[in-house]
Amino acid sequence: MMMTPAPGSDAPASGRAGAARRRGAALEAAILDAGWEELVDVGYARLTMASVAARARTSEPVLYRRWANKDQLVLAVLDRYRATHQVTAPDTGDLRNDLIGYLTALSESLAGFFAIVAATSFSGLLAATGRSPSEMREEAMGVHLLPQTRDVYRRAATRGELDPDAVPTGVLALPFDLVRHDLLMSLEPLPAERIGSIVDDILLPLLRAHGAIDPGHAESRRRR
Amino acid sequence: MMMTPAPGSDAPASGRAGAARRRGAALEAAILDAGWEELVDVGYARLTMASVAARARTSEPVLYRRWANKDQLVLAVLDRYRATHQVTAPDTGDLRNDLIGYLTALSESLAGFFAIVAATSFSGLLAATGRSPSEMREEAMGVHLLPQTRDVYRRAATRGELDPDAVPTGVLALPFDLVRHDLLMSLEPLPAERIGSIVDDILLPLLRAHGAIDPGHAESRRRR
DNA sequence: TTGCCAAGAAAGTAAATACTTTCTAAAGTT
DNA sequence: AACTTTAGAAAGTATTTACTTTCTTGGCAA
Repeated sequence: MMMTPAPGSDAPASGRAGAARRRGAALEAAILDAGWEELVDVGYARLTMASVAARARTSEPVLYRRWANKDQLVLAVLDRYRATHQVTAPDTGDLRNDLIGYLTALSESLAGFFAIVAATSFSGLLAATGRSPSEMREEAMGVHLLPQTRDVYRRAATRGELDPDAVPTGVLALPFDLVRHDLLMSLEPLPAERIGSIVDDILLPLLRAHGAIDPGHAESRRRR
Repeated sequence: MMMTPAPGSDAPASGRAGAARRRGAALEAAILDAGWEELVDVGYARLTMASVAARARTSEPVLYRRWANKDQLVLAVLDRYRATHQVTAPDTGDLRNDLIGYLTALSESLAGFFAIVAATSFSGLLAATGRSPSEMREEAMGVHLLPQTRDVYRRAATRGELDPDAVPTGVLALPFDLVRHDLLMSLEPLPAERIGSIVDDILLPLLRAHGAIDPGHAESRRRR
């Protein structure tokens, strides 16, 4: 006696009513996409072969036929994402427009990638704490130290050294953003020269360019 | 018949020969420190109650008496780290020194914290791939797109619009660093105004301040 | 010293999850 | 139409790990 497995047992598969069983490259791509979504949604720690298979509407053995384990799968997912998200720099014949075009493309392309870094980092904690993802990130990444940064500028303003209103806020945040950025990239304290360069080559000239610093103020002069 | 548990069974405990059983706050601090190390070493995904207990040379029940589960423990670990790593801004009476002092303190204090973000993100993958942590990070975070960025400047140099040698490399990298930073913080593509501000309020004035841009070149002028 | 509380050892339970096996039936090929 | 390949369903095993229980003994206070 042959029993077919309950024809109309449930919602069959994708959008199509019948079945349309995928194979080969198409199936593989669907799995990798599902893996990406899973990574973004629940993070590496909570991603399982079963969860990816379910999201891709396929079964675990299909995954294991292709990748030996979870790590191999995740690597393949990351590779695919990178391969399908190449950033190209436009050539407009003008530095400003080149930069804006490229930075925009970069930003859009990489946003998703970084999202998984964060999801992967904190998703495990989110569930337990009831914090929102953004709350968690802000807490972890130090937005809470903004009040401190304001102090530095306020004191300088009190001394008459600086006119904070003369520069866009992005400029004032700049050195802290750069330190945070370097930390995230290198995971080590910044060399003293780099901090010096941020202050002397970047921030102070910029404050001067915006006319926010008294050019005669000796101490704020760039050395050498 | 009472059997004492094999007196010299192995290395007893910490540095001290005897035993010196810790209690209360001291023990708790040791556990949280061990939790931190574990987080940095193996990441959230691979941190287990057992691994933390082992590293702290105590036993699982001791952890469970204090924290209901792994997430609670990790939260306590993060809290302790933050509590014991407060950054203070020095007051030197001078903006430049204030900034350098504060950025240095910030950098040293946060380096460890960000280390766990990365470890937590990628540790699972490291074992499988044989890649080093820094390789993994560079690959993931896009150092590989540096060649592209050089193109933008090289073309501008070819056109005679820019003299790249006139500015420190940190200045040229600046806009890309900022985009990467914002992405890491917000996980969303940057608003067009922010990109405009990076280029018009920050990079271009800076290039001009360093004398790297032809002031007469119309296209590279800041608007309004 | 006596007694209480907490640490630590050992062992155990239950659930999640990695990974496998077997079989059936689609998809694509000749 | 016959055949090969591989998707997908179902079920099973083995390991890991969360979390508990019990008991012994050390640290500390009255």
